[in-house]
Amino acid sequence: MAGRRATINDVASLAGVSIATASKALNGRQDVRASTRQRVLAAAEELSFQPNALARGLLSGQTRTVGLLTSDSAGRFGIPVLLGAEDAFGAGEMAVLLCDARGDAIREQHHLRALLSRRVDGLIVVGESTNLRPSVSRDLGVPVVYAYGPSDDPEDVSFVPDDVGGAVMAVNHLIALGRRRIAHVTGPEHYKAARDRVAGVELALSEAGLEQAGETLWGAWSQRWGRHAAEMLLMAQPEIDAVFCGSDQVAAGFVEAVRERGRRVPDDIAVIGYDNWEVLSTETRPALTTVDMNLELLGRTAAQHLFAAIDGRATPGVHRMPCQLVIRDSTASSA
Amino acid sequence: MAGRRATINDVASLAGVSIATASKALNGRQDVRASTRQRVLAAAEELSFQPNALARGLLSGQTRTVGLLTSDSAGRFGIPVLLGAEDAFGAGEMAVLLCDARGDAIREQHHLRALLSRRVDGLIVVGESTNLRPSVSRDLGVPVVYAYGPSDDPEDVSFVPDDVGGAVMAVNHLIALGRRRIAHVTGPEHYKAARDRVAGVELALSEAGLEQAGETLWGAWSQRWGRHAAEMLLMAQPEIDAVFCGSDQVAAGFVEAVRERGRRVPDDIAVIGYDNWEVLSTETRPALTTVDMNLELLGRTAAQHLFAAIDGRATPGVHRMPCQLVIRDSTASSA
DNA sequence: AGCGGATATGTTAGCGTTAACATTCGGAGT
DNA sequence: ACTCCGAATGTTAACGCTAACATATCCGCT
Repeated sequence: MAGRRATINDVASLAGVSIATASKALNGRQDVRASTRQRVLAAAEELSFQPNALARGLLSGQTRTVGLLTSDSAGRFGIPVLLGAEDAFGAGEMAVLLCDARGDAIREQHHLRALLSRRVDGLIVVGESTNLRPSVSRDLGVPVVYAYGPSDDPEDVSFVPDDVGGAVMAVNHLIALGRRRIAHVTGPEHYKAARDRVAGVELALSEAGLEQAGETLWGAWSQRWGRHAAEMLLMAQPEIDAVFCGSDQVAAGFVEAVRERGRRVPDDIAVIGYDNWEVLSTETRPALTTVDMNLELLGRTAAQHLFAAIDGRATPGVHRMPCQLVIRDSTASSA
Repeated sequence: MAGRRATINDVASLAGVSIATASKALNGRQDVRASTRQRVLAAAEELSFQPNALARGLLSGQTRTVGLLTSDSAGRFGIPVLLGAEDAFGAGEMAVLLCDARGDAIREQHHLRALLSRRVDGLIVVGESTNLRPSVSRDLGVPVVYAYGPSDDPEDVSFVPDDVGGAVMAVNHLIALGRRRIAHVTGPEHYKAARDRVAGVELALSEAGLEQAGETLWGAWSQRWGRHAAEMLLMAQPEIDAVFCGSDQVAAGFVEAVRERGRRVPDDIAVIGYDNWEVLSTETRPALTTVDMNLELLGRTAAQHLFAAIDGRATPGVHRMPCQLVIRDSTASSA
């Protein structure tokens, strides 16, 4: 391994100039003769000099580093948001300090302290669900942006998927295909995501002057529940011609059970999922039409707004990011 | 937001002592009168003082920060390793700088430079496959540990799953269940993971004095390929009584096709997957027996060895981490 | 020749912290 | 009373870098 790292002092003395001149040359400032700059650059290259970001940060008060605090990065949704954010930051000169609190408030506090101590320029808090989460922004001293899981303080900046709009798109698509007896199967009621999607279903149906086929079926975010719901629904209301499921897992179970009952998807029953979790949505048969929340874009957008907030141009409030309908075979036109 | 952050200077003057005394009091050193320490601690609390990690790092030359360089964190395998590492670090006082090179060598170089400039104490490089990857350790000046994807330099420290051993366990389990006509369906041949698992199959079978049922079927890591392989295999060799699949995706497709052909899993054909990707392995019917590579543990172990390497106790070479067989219904005893 | 001004280079303070060393202050020992 | 010692506290120099300011050099102009 290498010995001591080269400092600007080493570069300066190798180039035969003062450290101030070396600094100017390295930072591309004007008042340096071209030949001198050449010499300094050559010396830096020779010593493979890397400016010490700590010293620079200490002086400037800016670390060009942001914290990414996630409650549950093991979860399905944190990851893409995280990637989008990392992408937006990494493209520039920012670095990302990753902290996973594992859903533990104590650990979160601990991480927050560590991040603050490292003088991050800003913070992105990634939620594990779209439910409101406690704000951490109070007296923090650095700008914070919330992604996926919004802060309970309306003065904070939050970015969340527009689940109501996503559900509206899904149901409108079914209506446009001529389906009229549309059922809805979703996850647990304590998820805001589930409630929002139900609201979207109601909105779209009432605008079209339709009645929902039966009550919303609340359950779990699992394939098992999807299969179970399908069996119940085919029994109780054999006349349905479309189902909007609150997640791809539910939808995958649903189509499987429908197939086994000898009904055809999409001919007899069109099915739409939610999340566009590709391992499920593209591998079921038929492949699932589904709503994509564009989580990477959401993460990227949150990161960009964090930049803005660091520059003092914050945009308070909850921002709803549009979803996108990905059409596949499970709603192929039955024409 | 808060104004300027409090420094140790503010704490010292509020407590009416010199900064040296304040520093000693805050760092729990001996030569401070108890009453003085109390006063300093109270002042620090009052100002919610957080020591500036930059200043500390500049002085000590240690940042208590490590870089986590991943080639493809979107991938299936990087994430758990990353989490395990984050876990091991986060438990202590270390922070993790996350960089995703997106498989781009230029970007990787860029990130490497940024990490070095931030004076990380060490580096974990997480691969996207178990194939050898180019070493980055040369002349880096900080210890590096490779996780999942090993370095091509045998002097480096690498941690990889023992895929040969994993496959041996899987096949031995099938043999123990009394199966004798065992086939193997796996992914693309350019994956070392696939080749290692094939080697494990051959090893276990020859030790038991058995012949493999037909040639290994190379394909893709997809459900589609699993279904296709099942159809081919049931046609060409209807006498097989067990299949070991190179991934859960392949296995999920396989069991689905077997069921559709009216053969029963596990009664007619026992099936084992690989990866223990829970959304697949627990949701297929029957749930899959599969090999778990313990990736979180692998990540955590890599992190712990990075600590050791930072302390100068490196452990060069490729370390193979044992896998674990997770037994579920797809190999339930046919007794 | 002497001066002003532009250009290039050097000197130094300071960012916040810690460690090494210096100083002060009581009290015990002679 | 004086020294000596240890405990408690204070002063200062780094760490590596940049920005503000100071100095040097050279040129053309009056």
